[in-house]
Amino acid sequence: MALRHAVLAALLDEELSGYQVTKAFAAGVANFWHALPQQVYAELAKLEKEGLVAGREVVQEGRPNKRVFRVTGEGLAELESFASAAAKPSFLREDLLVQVQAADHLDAGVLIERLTERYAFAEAKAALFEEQLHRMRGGLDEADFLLRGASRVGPYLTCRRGRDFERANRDWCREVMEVLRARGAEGRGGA
Amino acid sequence: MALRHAVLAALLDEELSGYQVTKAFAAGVANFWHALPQQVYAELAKLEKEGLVAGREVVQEGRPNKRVFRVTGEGLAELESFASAAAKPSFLREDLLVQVQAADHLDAGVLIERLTERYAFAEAKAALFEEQLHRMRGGLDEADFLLRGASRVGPYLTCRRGRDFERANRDWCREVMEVLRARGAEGRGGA
DNA sequence: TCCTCATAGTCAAGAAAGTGACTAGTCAGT
DNA sequence: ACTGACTAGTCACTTTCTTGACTATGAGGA
Repeated sequence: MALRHAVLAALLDEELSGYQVTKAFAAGVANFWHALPQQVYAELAKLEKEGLVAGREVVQEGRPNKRVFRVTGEGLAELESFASAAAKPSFLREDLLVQVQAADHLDAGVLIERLTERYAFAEAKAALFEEQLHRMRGGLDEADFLLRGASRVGPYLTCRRGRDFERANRDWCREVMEVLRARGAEGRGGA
Repeated sequence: MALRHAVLAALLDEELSGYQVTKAFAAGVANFWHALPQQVYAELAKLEKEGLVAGREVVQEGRPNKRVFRVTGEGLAELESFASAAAKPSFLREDLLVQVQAADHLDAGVLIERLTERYAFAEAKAALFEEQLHRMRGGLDEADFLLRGASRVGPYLTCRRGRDFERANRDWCREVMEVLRARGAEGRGGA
């Protein structure tokens, strides 16, 4: 029951179509959630049936019509009740962690490949988030924006968490690679 | 197909029973994965049927007997092939992020409660990981342990990631709270 | 004696999430 | 005319995760 709230939260600031929500959640841009189109459409259908969002047909020229959704009063109430219940903390759950856990029994070269890929991915994603943050805060410096900025700070803060998360991933990958390389050199007759 | 590899990785360094694996994965201690007993037992049964782990009955006195498992050669091969395939990067997926995303539309007081809880949880968990790290590296300082330590560095490195993740969560919670409080004061007639 | 806790493990059912394939229209190139 | 990419949305299926209950045994405390 978390995707539904993520969808509601995404619709708070603007009316979006299912397709647009999907885009916002798509790999690379999602700062606070991730889901595939099928899940988003299914959830929107359920939310509409329950009256938490209201859909509206938008006729377009040159491309297919779409249905955009906005959050209703009931939807906002649902979000508030979600926020008043304790949030369950999530765990790190990443393939790469499992692979590094087994590092002492696996080939270091293969692992370093994985770490290199993840490093590049993290770097790229962090840069993307950084850009987004820059756009959001406009001309203002961060402290000013957060204290007195006119626009919504929620999305900014979650985006920051996303950026810092990927930076941490990147730094961890670098360090693990250093350790694996150093131990490899040591084992083959280094210092 | 990641739980199976997590279980294999957990069994690499010692023979464990399903119950012990569950404990290792239990909330609070799991540094690289999390799963409930039912999942662990089911996965172990499947792994044994496929010959990736081998079970052995251990008769105990004063408590129920147990079956402990060790990874077979085939199991290790499975892990190696898992490590040679690209790992899919995971996303942050946490209730609290959704709640903060909606922060501008919700009551700040309620959110601050959630953030306070998460802050305390993160702090406690980071401390736990820190203890574990200390135990693992024994007397050595970190650089020495990582380069020349006799014991396995995989678990140490994943534990470090867990600790840093929770520290980052803690710091983020603190900052979000500061922003919410500052904006609240501003709104009610501050500076 | 009864109660609770820790060890050790299992069954059944359901919600949530993920995968693959597919329709249908428009536009830009080649 | 054909190809590929983008917008917009849907169907069917499977895997994974979570919830709740349940069976045993033994140890320690009120």
